[in-house]
Amino acid sequence: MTIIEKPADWPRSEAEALAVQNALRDRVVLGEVGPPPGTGLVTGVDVAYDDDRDLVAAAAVVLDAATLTVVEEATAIGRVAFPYIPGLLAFREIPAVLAALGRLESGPGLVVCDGYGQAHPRRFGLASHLGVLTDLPVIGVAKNPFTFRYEQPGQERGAASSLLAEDEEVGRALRTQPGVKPVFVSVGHRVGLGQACAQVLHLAPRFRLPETTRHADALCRRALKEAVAG
DNA sequence: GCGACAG
DNA sequence: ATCTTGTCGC
Repeated sequence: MTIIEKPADWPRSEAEALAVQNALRDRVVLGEVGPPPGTGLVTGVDVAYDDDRDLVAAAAVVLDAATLTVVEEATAIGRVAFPYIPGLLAFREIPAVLAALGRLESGPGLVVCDGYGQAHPRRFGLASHLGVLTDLPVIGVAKNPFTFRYEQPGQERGAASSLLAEDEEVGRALRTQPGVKPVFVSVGHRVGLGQACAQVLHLAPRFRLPETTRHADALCRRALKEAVAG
């Protein structure tokens, strides 16, 4: 376990956070294809909250991409760094996520986070922000379409449709299991959208959500409970 | 002004 | 995200 240090210059208001997003958004790299599915390491990150106690717990779980088995886990505990404001989720989650990632001995490889990257009002969601700060390949997988439009993808596993902001494809609704609600994939940093969807499909052979987020979700909840108990 | 709104 | 029991099903 490690204690989260919120950066001293972390925004303290909505206006400051918006300014940070505008300052960092053009550092996102969108021209790379990214790592192919089934090779190297893939790391899931997630965060759980206890707002009453002002506590946050983050987890990073590294999987072998070929076998989807866990090779390393790390957690971090700290104070909530920012309120939840739609469009500013990154400021709430990133200090905790960076602390957990920093505890890993493995290089994380591809990072999979909850939420969005390009599918964001200013094209700079959590996955993009985390990518810019770490320069790692990062993708975002969300359970809800946020404010974006999409056509229902086909019922078969692997079917996908565009997530649209006006005319721009900012992500994809991807069916990871037949007849089950799709997940919403978008690019964060140094990964193409097609490759991001291929990665997510590979990471979700049995359940709707990728194994990375399932493991990370379970671990950060466990870490939060232990922090409250102890 | 009011509702919608990733986690 | 979180509040929350049992219950149906593989």
